[in-house]
Amino acid sequence: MTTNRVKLNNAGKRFTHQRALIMDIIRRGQGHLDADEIFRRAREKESRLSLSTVYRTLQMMKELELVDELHFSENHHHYEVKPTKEHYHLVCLGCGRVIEFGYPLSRYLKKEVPELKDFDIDETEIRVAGYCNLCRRTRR
Amino acid sequence: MTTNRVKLNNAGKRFTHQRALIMDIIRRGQGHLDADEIFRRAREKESRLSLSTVYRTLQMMKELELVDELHFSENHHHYEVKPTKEHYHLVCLGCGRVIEFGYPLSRYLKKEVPELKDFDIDETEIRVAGYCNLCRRTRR
DNA sequence: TTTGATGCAAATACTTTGCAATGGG
DNA sequence: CCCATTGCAAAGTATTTGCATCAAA
Repeated sequence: MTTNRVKLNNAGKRFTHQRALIMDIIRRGQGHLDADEIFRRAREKESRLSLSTVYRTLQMMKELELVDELHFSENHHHYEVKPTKEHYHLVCLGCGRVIEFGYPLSRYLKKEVPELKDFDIDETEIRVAGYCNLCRRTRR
Repeated sequence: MTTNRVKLNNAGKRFTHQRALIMDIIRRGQGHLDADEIFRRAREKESRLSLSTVYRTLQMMKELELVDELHFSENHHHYEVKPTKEHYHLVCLGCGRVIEFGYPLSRYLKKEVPELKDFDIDETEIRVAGYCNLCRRTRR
């Protein structure tokens, strides 16, 4: 809320009500909304808001590191407010549910994997796909 | 080569020269080509080959598990022949280079992460983004 | 010969951009 | 007031689909 306003202002950006609305939707969305879904939800409140504003806001929030863009096996992305702790995703190929799990992995990787020794890690994305315990029974 | 022919035939698919060519390009591409690049390379040999054939072939190869589709931070995907051993990707945000590393992680995750206990893992994708040792010096 | 695969063109999905109008600081 | 931001429409990029023709088995 107010912290976002400060972050934007510090970056010479304005805290418009469109931006406030979009951020709020992403926050409530528990991190699993795509651009179009964010747009549809925003329109319920602000019927004149445009899809370009959604895309432009997402772009900006990525740059300011306020949100993360997640890359699932689709032709579009999903967004979530940047979490403070490390967390990753489990995608069920049966029902599409996304289960989030927190686990401190990047320190482990850095230590274990030789290729990572000389690498300055910015972010780690892990996506485990498979079938959840509900779907595995009814599979196929 | 011949093994692919057998796999296709078993699935009731035909081993066309377009498919052979596309598979060959993906194999040579060391796993870091997108659909359009595959198309451009294929056209050098088969000038009448169409982009839809590339997409249709990629789709089919994914289903037959002959290739993997990789999801980087872009609006399109990259493809590689399905590796037999576990391996993951390091993407340099400076030069765009993709460094591949092999590491047996899924057994470890399965054991360590409670959310994975009840989950039937199909595939694990890890993407570590950051700066390689060449780029980290000249960064910004 | 049969039917799955291809090329082409057109359709769809997702994202970005130009520009005049608007509104936050 | 100024200039970043917006809405709208149009363009750009990525992918899919319908259909007549072609070719693998």
